[in-house]
Amino acid sequence: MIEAHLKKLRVRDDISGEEEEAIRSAMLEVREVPADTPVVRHGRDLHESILLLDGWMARTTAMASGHQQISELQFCGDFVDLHGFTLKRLDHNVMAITDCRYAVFPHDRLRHLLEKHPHLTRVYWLMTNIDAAIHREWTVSLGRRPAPSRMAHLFCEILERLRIVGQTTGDSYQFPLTQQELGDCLGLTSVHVNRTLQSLRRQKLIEVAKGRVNILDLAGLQALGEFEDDYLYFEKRAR
Amino acid sequence: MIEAHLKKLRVRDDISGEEEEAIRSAMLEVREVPADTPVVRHGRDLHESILLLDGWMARTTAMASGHQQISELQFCGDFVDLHGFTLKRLDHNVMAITDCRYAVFPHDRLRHLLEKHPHLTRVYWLMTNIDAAIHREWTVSLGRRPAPSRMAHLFCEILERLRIVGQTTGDSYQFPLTQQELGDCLGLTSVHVNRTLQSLRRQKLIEVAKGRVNILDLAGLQALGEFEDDYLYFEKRAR
DNA sequence: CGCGGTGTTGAGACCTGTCAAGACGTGTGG
DNA sequence: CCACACGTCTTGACAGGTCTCAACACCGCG
Repeated sequence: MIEAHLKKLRVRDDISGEEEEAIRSAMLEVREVPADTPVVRHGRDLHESILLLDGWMARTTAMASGHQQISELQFCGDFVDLHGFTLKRLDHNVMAITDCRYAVFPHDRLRHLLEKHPHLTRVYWLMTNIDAAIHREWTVSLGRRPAPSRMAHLFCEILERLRIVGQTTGDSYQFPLTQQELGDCLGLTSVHVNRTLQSLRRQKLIEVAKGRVNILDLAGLQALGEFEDDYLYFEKRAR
Repeated sequence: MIEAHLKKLRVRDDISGEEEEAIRSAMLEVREVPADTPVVRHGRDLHESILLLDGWMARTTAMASGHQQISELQFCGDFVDLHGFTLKRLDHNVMAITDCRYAVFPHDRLRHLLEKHPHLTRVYWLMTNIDAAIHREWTVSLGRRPAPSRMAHLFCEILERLRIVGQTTGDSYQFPLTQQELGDCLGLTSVHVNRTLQSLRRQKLIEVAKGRVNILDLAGLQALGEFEDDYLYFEKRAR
């Protein structure tokens, strides 16, 4: 059930059996939502946090112009609104991109869990800090990389993040985003996303077909996107 | 000394006298650096975190192209690499924009402090989550707002963040950034920053002169930037 | 007094957006 | 089974925002 989540934690630090058990027992229940459903609405008071078990979600912000910006993608094993545990309300929405299953952790149980396990507190704090690092990297992309490089970087990030939870086969993964949604991540229009994708295809860097991305030349794609995975903190250290 | 910092915390939650004393006693020493000095270099192992007492700092990422992107500005009272407490190394640099004074908090003292005060842990966790919210807002700006709106939004953010630590007079504040550095925040070239500034001046929204920004029409500037301060979480709640 | 950093201005190029139309695929209802 | 509607993908023509390159003004400082 939450194996992917534990895998994600254990990439960064050791989690004891006792801690694992404590996490499991803080979970209240599992829920499901269909695609294109808001899961957390911005501004609402929060009393629980949700852990994504299956599917993709996205943090979205709607603009007055009718456009929207996606500030992060969330995959299986991600605690999508763990920051809500301290913020108590979010500044953005969380939308289900695909059909999703998620586990619910009430804040009072989290609080009890974390007061009893200071080490787990630091590990979860770390996880929200890694989200912030991802945000910074997107800021750099949006601010300073041209469209093809920006897109290459995103495909690399998704690959590595899915890889550690076992959701890739080689350099290939399921990719449920429409070109419009991809544009919402990259700050581009869907028309330009379409042309940029064609350019990456022509350069033999990737194949995109039927909801699947296949990276043909990972080194080339990483070079184009100036991708380095250090901001994902894939390293086990005492936290 | 760290009054501005306490003010910042107390905007978000109550901090008891005992907690305040504990924070004070976790501080090791005060250091100074001149302008344009790196204070934290990306990738280095960290054993302490620093609290800015005076001056401006910026999180910077250098690109292969020679450009750089600033992902956040830091002011008096900000714990500039508190996230380093769990990350153990940063993915970006922290540069002193102006001459700066800062207080040093060794990680072992922080750890001791926070294990003893779970409530403080949540408050500091909150502070790093607010940094992440600022990053998300910049992502939205860079992705979906045109240059004038982006710039307006940034001037509004700086105003509100400086206001809560008492660094504003009315709608005006000291502004030490060069147009180049401002462009590094906004993902623009200094040439375009110059023209955009002129446009804001012509619209009678701001005056910029001699290292000072004076906002003439705050409502107008907020409207242009679609600025809402909810992402700064200026609200006291039990955390 | 000269120098380097910063701010300003102009001309032209390029990247990305807008608008519009058509192709394609999938699900639904008749 | 067909007809149709709808969302998504694709393509073209054109517009506009931002960048690049270059030159010059200004100013503080050694």
